[in-house]
Amino acid sequence: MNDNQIKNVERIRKALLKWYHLNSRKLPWRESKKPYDIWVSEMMLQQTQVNTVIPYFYRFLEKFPSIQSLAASDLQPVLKLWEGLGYYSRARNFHKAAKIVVEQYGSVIPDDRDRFLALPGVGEYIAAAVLSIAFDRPLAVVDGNVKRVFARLFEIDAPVNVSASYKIFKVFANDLLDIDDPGTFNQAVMELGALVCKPTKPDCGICPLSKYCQALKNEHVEAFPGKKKKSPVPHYFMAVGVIFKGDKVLIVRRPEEKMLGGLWEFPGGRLQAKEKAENACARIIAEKVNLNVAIESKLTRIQHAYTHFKITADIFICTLVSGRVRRNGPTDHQWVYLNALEKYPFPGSNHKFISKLIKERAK
DNA sequence: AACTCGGGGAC
DNA sequence: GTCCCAGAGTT
Repeated sequence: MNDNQIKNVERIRKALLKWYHLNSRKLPWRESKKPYDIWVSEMMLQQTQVNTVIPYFYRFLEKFPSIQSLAASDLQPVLKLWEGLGYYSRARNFHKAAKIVVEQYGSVIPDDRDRFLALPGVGEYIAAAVLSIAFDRPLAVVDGNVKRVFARLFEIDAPVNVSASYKIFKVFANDLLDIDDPGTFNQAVMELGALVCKPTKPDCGICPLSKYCQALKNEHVEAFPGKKKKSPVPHYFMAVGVIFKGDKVLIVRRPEEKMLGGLWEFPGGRLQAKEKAENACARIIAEKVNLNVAIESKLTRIQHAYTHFKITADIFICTLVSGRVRRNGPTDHQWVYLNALEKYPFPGSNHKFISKLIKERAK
């Protein structure tokens, strides 16, 4: 920062905090100062918008109101509460961290940076957020909002989606941080980014920092922050089988350490080159669960987008011809009635056809 | 430093 | 359709 910017620091702080006190949203986790509650909210909020998190936050705290209750649970109920929220490693890591806090720290969440940061699922952002909000520690958060606000305010041209840029934004965040009330300051910057200094069509007309904003002064606010372009994602075709044995269907559990780890799904996989989906379905089921099945009909086709690829999947109704389940890949399996499916956590892609499956079968 | 990991809201 | 979201862990 140059001298002029340093001179403005105190005025920027004051204007931001005043705006925050008048305009901040009333959010459920702002009603609490319990470290556990704050931690739950921050785990859910990473890469996830506020309005998406709110109902999950209420349900999670109702079922697991304390770190002891979370640590005492099996993983499956935790994943069930996380179902649909995505990035399931957050739930797995939080569950692991809760066990560590209970077993190693007497159920008291550590309030120093090094020990808290060492817990699974806790990175620099979560550590700064929880410790500043719950324990008033002077640690500045650097998230997507913070990078966008400061990139515009000071015309920082480091691309926000490149890891090396992090430490550049961190310097600005720490210089601006209000050490008398770091938790409120951190939330104020993020709130400004969410409500005013938005990615597109920022409301500079009502921004409390407009007169300090370098990018606005130079009339190119939306040119900031800079971003590195990402390559397009591949598109895969898949086949999935709903295998009936009487009135029960086969579901399998995914390995915990991988994508969608610990969740349940109907067995499926990718088509080989020029392979027909029906043939792929039978082949994949033979490979993964060692069953010989007959394809009865096509239930539906679904599209789904993940972060790094997209899929088109054909879902087939199958009947068991012969064989007993021998798993090659899945870590567990169950034959279940359709009305029991709701007890298991499934990925979003499976929910795109489960409702249709239940509806068709009820006819 | 780049890649992996979800799902949905806003446009 | 695209972009982005109160990011962390792995390689």
